[in-house]
Amino acid sequence: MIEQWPATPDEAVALQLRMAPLVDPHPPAGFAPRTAAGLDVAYDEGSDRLFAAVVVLDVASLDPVDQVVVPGVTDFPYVPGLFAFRELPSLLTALERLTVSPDLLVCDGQGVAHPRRFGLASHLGVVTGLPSIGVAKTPMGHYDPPGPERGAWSPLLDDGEVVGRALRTQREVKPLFVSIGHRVDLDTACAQVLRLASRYRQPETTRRADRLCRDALTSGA
DNA sequence: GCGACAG
DNA sequence: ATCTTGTCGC
Repeated sequence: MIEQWPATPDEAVALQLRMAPLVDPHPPAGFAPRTAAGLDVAYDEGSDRLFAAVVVLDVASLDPVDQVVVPGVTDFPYVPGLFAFRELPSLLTALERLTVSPDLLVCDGQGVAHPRRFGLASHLGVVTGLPSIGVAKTPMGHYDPPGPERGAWSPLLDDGEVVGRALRTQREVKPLFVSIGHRVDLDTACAQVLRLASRYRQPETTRRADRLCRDALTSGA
């Protein structure tokens, strides 16, 4: 469906190496997202079935303007570094069914803070052409703890490069790991995450999407 | 060779 | 990701 979908981990790695150069680290001129989409997947343990959800929020009010949840399956096993190949197909299906095109994708996982600089957020961004950012709960890289205040951050390093930031979204709460996905810069990415994570550790986009696919799994599977 | 390793 | 009880705090 998408360009030659990989059948093996080796092919998946090769695809990432070919696509990584397509990441655009610059935001569109005058970029000021009015809507942001949260994406997440919930798995049915023991089977390969899942539900993928996308929720679009108005950035100013945090009110939902559209949402989609679809059932799906996954071929790939979970392999660190190849996580995107588990969720990408189903997430793309959900995105296609939106009635609005979000200005920004907020993904559950890494963007360029990845061994080959091409995590889920970058992959989704490049394939859709939409600006995207990665927000992970666990880092792929090293960092020194940022200060305790909301908004404090420290660089996330991998192989001697700054690939993202450890960003504290709530006082005294474990930081999130933000990296650019596609067509955004790191400052903008962090500013958006802080705006969306006004009350909890995770951005409201992620929380909404998480609830949507989890509820679908609980009731309809 | 061994450890690390998003969800 | 998912399995789980109690517990601390506003």
